[in-house]
Amino acid sequence: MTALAAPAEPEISARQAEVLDAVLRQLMTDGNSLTMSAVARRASCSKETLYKWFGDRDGLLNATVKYQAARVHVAAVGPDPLDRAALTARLESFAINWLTVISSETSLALNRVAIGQAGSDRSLGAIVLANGRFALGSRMKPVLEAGRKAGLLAFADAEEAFRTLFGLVARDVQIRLLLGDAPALDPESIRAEASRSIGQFFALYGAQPGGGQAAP
Amino acid sequence: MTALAAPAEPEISARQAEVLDAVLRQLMTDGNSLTMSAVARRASCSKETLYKWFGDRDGLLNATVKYQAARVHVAAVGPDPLDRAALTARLESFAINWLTVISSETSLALNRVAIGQAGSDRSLGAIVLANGRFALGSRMKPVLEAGRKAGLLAFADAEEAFRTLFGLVARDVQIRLLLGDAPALDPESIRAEASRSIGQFFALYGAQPGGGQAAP
DNA sequence: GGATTGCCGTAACGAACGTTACGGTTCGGC
DNA sequence: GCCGAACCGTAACGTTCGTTACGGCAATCC
Repeated sequence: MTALAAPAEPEISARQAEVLDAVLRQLMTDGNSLTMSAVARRASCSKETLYKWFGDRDGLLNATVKYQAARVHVAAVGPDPLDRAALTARLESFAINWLTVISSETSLALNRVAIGQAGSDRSLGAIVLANGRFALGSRMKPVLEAGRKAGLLAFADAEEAFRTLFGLVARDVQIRLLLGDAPALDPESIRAEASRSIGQFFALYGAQPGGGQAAP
Repeated sequence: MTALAAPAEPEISARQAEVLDAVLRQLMTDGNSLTMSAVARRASCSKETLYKWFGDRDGLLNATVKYQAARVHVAAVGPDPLDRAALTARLESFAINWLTVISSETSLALNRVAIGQAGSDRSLGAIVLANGRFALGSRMKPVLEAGRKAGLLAFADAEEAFRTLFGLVARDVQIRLLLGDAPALDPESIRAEASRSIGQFFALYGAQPGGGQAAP
């Protein structure tokens, strides 16, 4: 289930992108009741066009998820040599970005739709995972391994280290937001959360002072 | 939104409990398409009875969520004096229990329903949170504070410490499961995960060797 | 200039489903 | 035995919504 995405990009036109933006707005405002009529009304297009372009309702949802996922890509690897400060900055930047994404109404709406369908049809969930959690992992693991190579981190398995980093950053925020709870997440608290989580990550996986593996 | 639950228990009869079990089975097998007809068929009862007992579809869902939540209660506080081994055992027991719950099909189905409705109607989400995440926190915080009083843990805010513990235990497991991914979670790996997370928690908040706060 | 294409707005069809109503059956009380 | 209450199985009603079809309008091509 560690599937990749985007074997064949379907060539979204500008007008089609407008329609998908309308779908996102509709998801954010009206939640789950995403009807084709509401989308057509909000996008000022005809339902016939929706079906011609996207096939059916599932096709529209899939296109929307892929469309949104294609816009999240951020922060390429960067080949600069790593010192402790640069690694910290990169990890904190990752944490800030991730917290910002998972607390955005767009991401919440899409995750809610994908989770709501995961009982029967898990294709949306696979897309969301591939472009969220797994894309993040494959982008962060080289950073972690570069930190290890530079003698700043110590771990046996980069995947395991990333999963712990993931837990330290997200904690209970994502599940609470998904369930409708609203923890305060203004940019300042996001920065504070990122700083705390990266500090804790270094306490667990840092190699400098006494560092080493964590679990006894 | 840290609401309590159960001000007035609605007195579930045995037959009604059978019906709610049928709802849970229906949710687990057929996912989101939970129709009143399917519930009535599976529970061998009439739709008229469903409406007489639970009002409407939302009432049935609410009753089901509360019914399931009322069965999860585990592991009372226990007034035994804490040493390091007892605290570790209690924390690992918590972690095992929590991982087992969030990876059960029942919990997944209920969380999916509550999340799917959280866009428009977040009453289900509030119930799930109150009986899941928040019940856990209020049950664990005394343990953490007892550990601090015994000189085994060091933290400023028990809520913050618990949230970090939560993140260390759950990591990416819950969101992956909710989205339909299937990480291996047999009882042995759950035990291993629990042991690892509690070890990391002690590395961050343990007070014995050099311990103290984690973040710089 | 006329034909073709693409798209908008709206109406219409059909299936799924929540909700209600009704006849038949069982069971406890008198 | 008889009555009423509770409940089962099923039919029926009304709404919502996905999907399709149709008429009109603007732009493009010949």
